[in-house]
Amino acid sequence: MDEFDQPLEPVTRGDLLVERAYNRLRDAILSNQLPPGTPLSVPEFARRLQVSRSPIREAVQRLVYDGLAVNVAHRGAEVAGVDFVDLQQLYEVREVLEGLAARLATERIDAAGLEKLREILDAHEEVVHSGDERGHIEMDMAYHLGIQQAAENAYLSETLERIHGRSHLAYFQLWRGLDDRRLALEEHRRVFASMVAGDATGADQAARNHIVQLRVRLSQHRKNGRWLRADPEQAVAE
Amino acid sequence: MDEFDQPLEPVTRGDLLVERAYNRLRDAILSNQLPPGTPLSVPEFARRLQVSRSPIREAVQRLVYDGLAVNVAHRGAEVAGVDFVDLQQLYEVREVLEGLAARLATERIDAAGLEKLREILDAHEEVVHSGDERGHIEMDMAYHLGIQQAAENAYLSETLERIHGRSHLAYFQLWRGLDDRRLALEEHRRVFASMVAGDATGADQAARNHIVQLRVRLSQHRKNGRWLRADPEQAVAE
DNA sequence: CTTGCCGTGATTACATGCAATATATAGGGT
DNA sequence: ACCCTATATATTGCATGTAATCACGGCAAG
Repeated sequence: MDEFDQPLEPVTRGDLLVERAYNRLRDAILSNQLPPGTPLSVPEFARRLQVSRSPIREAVQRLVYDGLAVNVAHRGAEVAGVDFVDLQQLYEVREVLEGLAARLATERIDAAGLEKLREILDAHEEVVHSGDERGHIEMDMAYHLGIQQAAENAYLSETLERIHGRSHLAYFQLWRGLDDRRLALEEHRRVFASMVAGDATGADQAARNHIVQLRVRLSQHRKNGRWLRADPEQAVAE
Repeated sequence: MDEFDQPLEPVTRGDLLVERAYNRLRDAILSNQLPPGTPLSVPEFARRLQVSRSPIREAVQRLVYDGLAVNVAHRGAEVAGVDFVDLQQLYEVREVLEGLAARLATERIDAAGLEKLREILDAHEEVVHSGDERGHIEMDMAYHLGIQQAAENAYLSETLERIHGRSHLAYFQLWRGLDDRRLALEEHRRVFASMVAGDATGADQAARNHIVQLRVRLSQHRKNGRWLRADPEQAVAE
């Protein structure tokens, strides 16, 4: 089952081993193949990925820097988790940054960029209809990425990237059982409408509102019970 | 009450070689002892700091991650520089984040926190009067740190920390010869006044305005000529 | 049943070896 | 004088060795 028992990309063509290890681990964490709490033992992954400990160690440290893993004292690193408070704080920051991104994007995007966003939204519509959750996540990311690129601000992109990673971590933990795909898509469309109209302030507010709504839904979802009920079955999914 | 609910000595073991190397290099970069462009050769610093290459390598990678250094192809890392465009982008992000910090701080700060900020501002007044530039920088940082702490948002602090580091890099390159200490202090006081009045929106706007003014002054300073004139004396300091 | 002790095993942090590779330097040919 | 080539040098990226440290589980004692 674990693709971690296969060597790291047999073909040596690709770049650094660190990069490959990092990407592999990151993908595994964000897709919940390595759920929060999973120990990230450097020697173990070195064995399983058939490389030495050096690149693995570096990759794990990068994950820690990204906030996707945490160092626990003398027991190695483990995949980070997010609780309700974490996510609220994350969204406070994300709110203003997404707003900024939408505003800058509105000011700087060109026709081709708008067209790309439109296509993404249409594709998103498709997958929401068909109920394809994997596709939904991808289109959601593609949309945010499109806005980031249009905003043309390297630091903003970098910062949002980090925050999105952390936010994504919460997906499998905190949003389980909630389907807000349609709502999310509608909110994206509202931002897009403002962008098309060249209304930067409107786009800013719409984007911020999107995050605010996420926060509201999160709170409701939490109240509704489907929530971290201790941790009866943790390692069940597998 | 119970300080027994917190772990004893959380994580911060400062006696790690990586930490020490990282702090040393970071301080040297931010104080311009290692100006932009200086090569960060791992073997060389290992020799000079009398440790092996491992902790140095890791420290340098962290600097790269912080944006204080850049990897240049097959020639090692070097201290990063900031140009006008970089700084403008940095300020775009910083504007909304400082605004957010001020807003959250206004909502969450207590009497003791306000008192601490007032003391910082008074001390800042002192050093601005006496023309102590080093003290000015310190008080400026202390003020921003005080607001961050009051805002009680770990991600916001983390993100602002990174951005402040990068911004600070520009200090010796781009602000040379400009004295805006008094203006900066006045703008800080305006934010503080809104905080005391409990006016979160006002604090938000005042903080954003502070960054906007920085940007304006930067543009004027640039027009006024005192600006990156090539790089006549570079490796003088040592 | 609880408490304390102790060995086992695993992990980290750091040191060092080594091949591949790119840059700079010196030298020879035109 | 100029260009092209061969050599020297320094760097990285990865592999591996090693001591110190600490968590965990079992087991004995209260």
